Amino acid sequence: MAAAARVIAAHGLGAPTALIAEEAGVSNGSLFTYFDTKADLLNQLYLDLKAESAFTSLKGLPLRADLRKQTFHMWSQSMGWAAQNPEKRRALAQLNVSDEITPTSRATGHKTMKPIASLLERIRAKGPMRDAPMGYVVAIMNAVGDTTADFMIHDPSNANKHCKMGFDALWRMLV
Amino acid sequence: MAAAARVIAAHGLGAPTALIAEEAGVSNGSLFTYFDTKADLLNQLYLDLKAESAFTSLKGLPLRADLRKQTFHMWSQSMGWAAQNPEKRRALAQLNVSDEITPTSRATGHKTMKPIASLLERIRAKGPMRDAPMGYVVAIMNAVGDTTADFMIHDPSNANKHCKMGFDALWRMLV
Amino acid sequence: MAAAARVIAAHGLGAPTALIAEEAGVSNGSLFTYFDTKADLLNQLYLDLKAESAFTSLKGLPLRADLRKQTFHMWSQSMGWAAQNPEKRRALAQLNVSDEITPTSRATGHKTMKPIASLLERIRAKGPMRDAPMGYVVAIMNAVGDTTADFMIHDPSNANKHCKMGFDALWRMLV
Amino acid sequence: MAAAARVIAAHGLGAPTALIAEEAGVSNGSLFTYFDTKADLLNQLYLDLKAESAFTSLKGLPLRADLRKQTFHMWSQSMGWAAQNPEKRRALAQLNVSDEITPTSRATGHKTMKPIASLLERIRAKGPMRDAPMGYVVAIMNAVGDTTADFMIHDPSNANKHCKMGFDALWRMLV
DNA sequence: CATGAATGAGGCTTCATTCAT
DNA sequence: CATGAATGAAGCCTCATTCAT
Repeated sequence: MAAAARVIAAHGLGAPTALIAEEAGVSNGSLFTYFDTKADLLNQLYLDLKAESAFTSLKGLPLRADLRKQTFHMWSQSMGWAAQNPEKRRALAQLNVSDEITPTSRATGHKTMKPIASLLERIRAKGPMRDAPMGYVVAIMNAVGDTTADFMIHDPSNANKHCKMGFDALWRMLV
Repeated sequence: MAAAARVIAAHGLGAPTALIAEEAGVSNGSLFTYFDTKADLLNQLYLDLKAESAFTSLKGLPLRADLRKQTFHMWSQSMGWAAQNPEKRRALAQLNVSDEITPTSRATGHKTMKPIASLLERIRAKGPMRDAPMGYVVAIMNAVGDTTADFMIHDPSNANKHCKMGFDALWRMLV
Repeated sequence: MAAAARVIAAHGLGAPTALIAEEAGVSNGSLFTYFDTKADLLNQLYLDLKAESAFTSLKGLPLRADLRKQTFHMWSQSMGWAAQNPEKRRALAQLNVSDEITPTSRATGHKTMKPIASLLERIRAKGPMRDAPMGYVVAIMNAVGDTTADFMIHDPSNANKHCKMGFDALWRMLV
Repeated sequence: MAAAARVIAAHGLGAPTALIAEEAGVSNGSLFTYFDTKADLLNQLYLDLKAESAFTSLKGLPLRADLRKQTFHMWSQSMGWAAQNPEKRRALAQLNVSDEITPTSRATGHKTMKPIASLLERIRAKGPMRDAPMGYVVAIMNAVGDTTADFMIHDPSNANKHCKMGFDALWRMLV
């Protein structure tokens, strides 16, 4: 799974399964005892990464703090994960736009992010985006997050600054 | 070119050249009298779409109006183009993240968007993002734009509402 | 025809007809108003070059001189042609081993060399190779000639020396 | 490898890899698990055949006999190999003039023939060709050898006679 | 369960040849 | 007769997947 992330980050979704197997240190044949299909592998990887990202984002969430603090915590965690796992992030970015990912996986992936969505929901409800569909707000947050992560990875020495900057921009949008 | 956009929108960047040729109503081999390579075709398509999108965005720009009005005009035009050319938009979105696009094409593409960047620059300089790198601001705008366009296409009856909503969100970020 | 020789010398028999046309300064389509087929072009080129080579070899043959002198004249002329027309020679070498050349062409080509063969015949008849088939003697001469020409072209400053050396070797074989 | 020799002998270097695979009794794709490239296959075949030919030529060389006897042994062995492996010989002949064969392969191939060259060297040094470059002498021997082999294969009933005849001719050239 | 050779469908690209202008 | 765009068959090569060991 980790090998797959690395290989996909480096070679894109078209990466040969043989390469993934090699990176994982198993034979190409063995790959298919774990995954029926390349698409299957991709879907599982998608779910894994989505879950890992979501889990990290929520770790240590200060449930009693105000919304801004909670959101900032979530945002920082998320950006931190992305910055420290550039390959996983890159792989996830590719998977997000792939049409190999089934609607089912997509749905499960979204479910994983439920807590984040709930947090966002409470913010949206009383802010200027109260009339926007929830999906839109989530999508915007993801888009801004992706962009921010890109810049953090690209310019690691200013990672923290970028992280803060991204959050402030997001917050201005939301409240 | 238009056929390529349609096919890529429907089948992704991995679409067989044969399919593109068929959609264009020419033979498989003929494609390669126009483009040396599939990558070449992709690069030209990228530049074409980028140019068309940028051109449309700037058409009729009210140069004397205030920044907000100019930006809104640009935004509406851009969203309108996306909404009315969903296939081109989808194709361009795929090309934007493809690694078949050469750095040269990428650079040319960015040059095409110079006027838009300039407009944004004047806004950024005196707003809360004055310390953010210009590239970041542009990237954010694109990200929010892409997301908004997705929703407009997905829910055409509320396209205008989405368009306005996206702009307002963007504007809150910028000023 | 000359263009074909140049292109084939440079790119081998697999050279695209389009390249030959371009080198000849005509359109690719025009080529096929002169030659029905690529194979046809190749056959005509083969005959042309064979004829030119044979003609040059025999030009100014001192019919009254002794056999050695006549043979040396022929040999020098032949080597001189090869050395001064390396592209034609190279093209002819390729054509000689091509299976695009029809038996008919092959036969005609041999006929062109009849006078040379006759000369050789008179030498063979009374020398140590009197029991060898004529075709063998001709083939040997061609083989030695090709090898010699290669060295002359490869090392032009010693062309004359090579020419003489080759002839002497041939002569030792024949008499 | 043997299949490749057969197919190339019959169809030339342009033979489809599919044909070679079929002749070898494996699938089209399997060929490329053994050879990265058609050119790679060709180079390996060249080296194989060159080595086999050289090895056969030197097998049982009577090191204590005089030079003439040694050379005749080598010559007979070589001609025998050619006569008994007409397909391999034909394939090797094609490969010898192909530009798919890399300089590296070419060099390795020549190294294989070193012992033969040494033998020839000792003969050349004191004969009439003492001033000729060694490469030229080797090339001549190959040329005469090829021609002789052709006749042996073409007229098998007189193979031995041709073999002897060719050697005598060669020997007259050398001493 | 692991292996890795074998498979063959399918993709990109080339090129001799045709034909409307 | 010249042109050059169009054609499509054919070639090389890749790769997801299978299966005997």
